[in-house]
Amino acid sequence: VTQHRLNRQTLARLMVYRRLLEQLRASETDYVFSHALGGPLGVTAAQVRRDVMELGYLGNPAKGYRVIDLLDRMAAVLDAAESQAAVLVGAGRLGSALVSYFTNWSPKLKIVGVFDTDPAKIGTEVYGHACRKLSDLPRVIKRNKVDVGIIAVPADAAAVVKTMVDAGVRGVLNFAPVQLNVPDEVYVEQVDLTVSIERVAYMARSGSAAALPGGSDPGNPGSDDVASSR
Amino acid sequence: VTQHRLNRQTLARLMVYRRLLEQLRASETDYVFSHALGGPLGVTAAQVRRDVMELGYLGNPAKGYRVIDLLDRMAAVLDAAESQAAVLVGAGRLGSALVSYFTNWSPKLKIVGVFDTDPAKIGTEVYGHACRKLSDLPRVIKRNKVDVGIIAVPADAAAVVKTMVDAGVRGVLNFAPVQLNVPDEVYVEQVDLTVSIERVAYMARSGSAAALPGGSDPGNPGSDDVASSR
DNA sequence: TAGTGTGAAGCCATTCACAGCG
DNA sequence: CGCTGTGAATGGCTTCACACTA
Repeated sequence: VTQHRLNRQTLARLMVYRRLLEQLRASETDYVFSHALGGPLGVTAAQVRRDVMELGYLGNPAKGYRVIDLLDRMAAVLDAAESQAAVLVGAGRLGSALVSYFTNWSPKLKIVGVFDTDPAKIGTEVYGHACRKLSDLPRVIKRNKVDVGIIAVPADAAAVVKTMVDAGVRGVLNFAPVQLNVPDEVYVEQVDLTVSIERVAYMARSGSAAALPGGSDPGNPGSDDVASSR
Repeated sequence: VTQHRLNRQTLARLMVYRRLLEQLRASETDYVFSHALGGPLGVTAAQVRRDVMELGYLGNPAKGYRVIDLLDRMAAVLDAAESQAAVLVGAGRLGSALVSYFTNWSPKLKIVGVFDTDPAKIGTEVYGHACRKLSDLPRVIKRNKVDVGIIAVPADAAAVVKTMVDAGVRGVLNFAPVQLNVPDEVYVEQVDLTVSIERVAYMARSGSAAALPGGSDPGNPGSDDVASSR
């Protein structure tokens, strides 16, 4: 609806700001200055101002940003008008943990189906969701108008993404360490734990510096972050 | 040792190339061209050449890159001379899944300790590792010369990072959705599942484009990616 | 003739710096 | 006076382009 076309990293930072803003609201703080908002998150004040500007919200030079108004604006821009539905494929260790992690995480995103190919898992309960067989996937996606898919299967099974996309999924969170081949209009966010751990191991030897959320970069490369070391 | 000081995204891409190279080696392919290496991964040929150049490896205009030689060079630059040790704090659902994910993942990185504060968990087995109490953490880190720490606890418990760093950890993989405060020489790789899922949900509505691994950006913001949509 | 190696150009995200305002 | 809003400058990664080579 309100298509602001924010880029990956701005988006990630805004979400991080929001977490802090919610704490501020809970502690009844009315206003924040850009440096107070960015500092604890490892973001410069200039960056915060630029990001808020992208949001289309205006602060007050004397008082800073009004917490509740900024939160409202973020909700309007970042959140879906109605709740979105998601499906998760792969009820292994990681998949199950993700189901429990995302279930009830936010009322804005609901997992409506958990799938696996393993006959031993089908029919069992995974943190409140019945594990179903893969052949039900297209039907569940269409019936619930699912537009988010989570892939938590081994690399050699990541081809399920095609089934998802054909059935209508527009965004995929992929934990399988492979490049997914999807049409340009489908967004893929890769979370590659293999790369992450190897990178930490490498950096623990060589250098310093830090990073934040897990995203990617311009156009397609990888992911991006939000804050720094400090 | 061989400090090439590669940046986050180059590093991520190299690791992704390596996976493909290993498949090529398995299928007894001797040489690859830059476009054949990058194409399936959503990376341009120019980018591949640039990255390989950073590695200090030279290809052959007629045949491309020799698979085994490039893999050797990568091992020399990316891998630790000896195996590195890691500890994981937080034996909840996500933490346990990570233990099983990383155990035996690579001989180059071994989890030598799993910790939690929950008395009910202490003493139990977590995929082959005994869960210990937090007070043992410094001793285990020092004794095993651990330099990688994995944090899989709720945000309000992420302060354990200080204990890790004080005991000698130089790199941290943080799954807690908060900014860690660490000295500049300690590297933090943030994997923020909250941001990732929210970003997918947002993009599933708005745009397209894709991303790869999960890292951060220049200096400190967040994370970066490796490949694109396609 | 096709592919590598690489200086130079291009592109963006971040940072600077300063006008404007309360 | 300090902070916001923002055009302009910076800086770094990516892409272009082309000399070079087999």
